[in-house]
Amino acid sequence: MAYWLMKSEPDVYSIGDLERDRTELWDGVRNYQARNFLTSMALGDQAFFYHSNTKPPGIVGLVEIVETNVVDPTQFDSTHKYYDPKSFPDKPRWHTVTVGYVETFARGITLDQLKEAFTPDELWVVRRGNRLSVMPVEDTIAQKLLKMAYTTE
DNA sequence: GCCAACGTTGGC
DNA sequence: GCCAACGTTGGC
Repeated sequence: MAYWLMKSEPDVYSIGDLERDRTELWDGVRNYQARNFLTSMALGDQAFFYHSNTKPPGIVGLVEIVETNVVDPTQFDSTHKYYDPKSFPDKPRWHTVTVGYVETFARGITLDQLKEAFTPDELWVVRRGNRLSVMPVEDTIAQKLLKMAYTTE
């Protein structure tokens, strides 16, 4: 089982929204590197849910991959924000996954804490200028993150 | 194929 | 709201 980190702006879609919805199609990723990570996800993989563009940014919960290799339907919808006129149903460009809610951490891990605990090579989200919205997390790093999340002060 | 212009992300 | 970082686009 592999671990990942997936970013979302809470104003757009938060861990609370996922808790309510239980599962959600992770649509709208339009970056090839992020897409490649999405397509290499397997059923049962888990991902740290990261709130970006908020105060404070950081990891807020855990999700799991419940459906893999889903064609992102928004790419064909000309009225949609994520419409891609260069993508066609017989040869879609954008595949993604469906995520399922696992838990919201009682105490989130802020970006400041992540920067204290990990180097940019260990955890890409602490890299300066990093804009990738989906990234892998090494198992040893994931275990440390889980330990941090479950440690109440 | 280069690279300037442009748009977006996301921390601060 | 600002702006650095960086991916994409399009003219040449």
